[in-house]
Amino acid sequence: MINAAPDRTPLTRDFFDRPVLEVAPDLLGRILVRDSDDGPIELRLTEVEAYAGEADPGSHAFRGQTARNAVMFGPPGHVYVYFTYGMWHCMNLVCGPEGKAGAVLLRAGEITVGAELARKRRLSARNDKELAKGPARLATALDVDRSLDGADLFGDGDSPFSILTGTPVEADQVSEGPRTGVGGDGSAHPWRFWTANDPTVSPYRAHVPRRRRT
DNA sequence: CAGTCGATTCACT
DNA sequence: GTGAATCGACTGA
Repeated sequence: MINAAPDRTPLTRDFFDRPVLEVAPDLLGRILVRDSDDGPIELRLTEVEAYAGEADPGSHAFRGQTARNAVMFGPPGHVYVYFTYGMWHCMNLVCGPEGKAGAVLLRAGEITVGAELARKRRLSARNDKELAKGPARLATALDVDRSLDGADLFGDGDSPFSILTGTPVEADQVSEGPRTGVGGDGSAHPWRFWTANDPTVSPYRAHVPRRRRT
């Protein structure tokens, strides 16, 4: 079948109640819906990264639970938002059984609904493919900040987010490699997943330790 | 309690 | 390709 309409059936919480490495590639092609007073935005996911809890040196959960990362330790299907570099937010979906602290960073996607609204929030984007090309750009396009930390994808009206089945990417179209910007032991595993040849996927960058300011 | 640095992006050379 | 921006969380003393 060619150009079949995406399946708009909502996923269920069970989808996220699996090991994060199983969920992450399965998210490619799914549709994240972000509702707001300004209107809806829909994003077809094209790039994600898995963060595997307290055993993963690249994860915020590596050193245990804190006020910031508490949502990661909660039930699956919730949104974990963190603030970084003094100016950006990034958005994750919590996976795995409660207590396991797994999460998938949403790194990039294609805006399929609400591009006009996203353009107003992403004035530096040179074209629509850049609207959500990168995790902080994605969060900016969707107007996501720490006030949405902990939001439930299955909150039925209480929540600005939901997620639809979409058109999942075929297994042979799922590419994988090391995570972007993650250094040290955290770069050992190919835990970044993206849709092959998709123009909205962000470029890979190796981790660069910041030099000291004088 | 001061020092360090980040799951990044943008402007500029 | 390089460096600045910018601030909160975390670390270790």
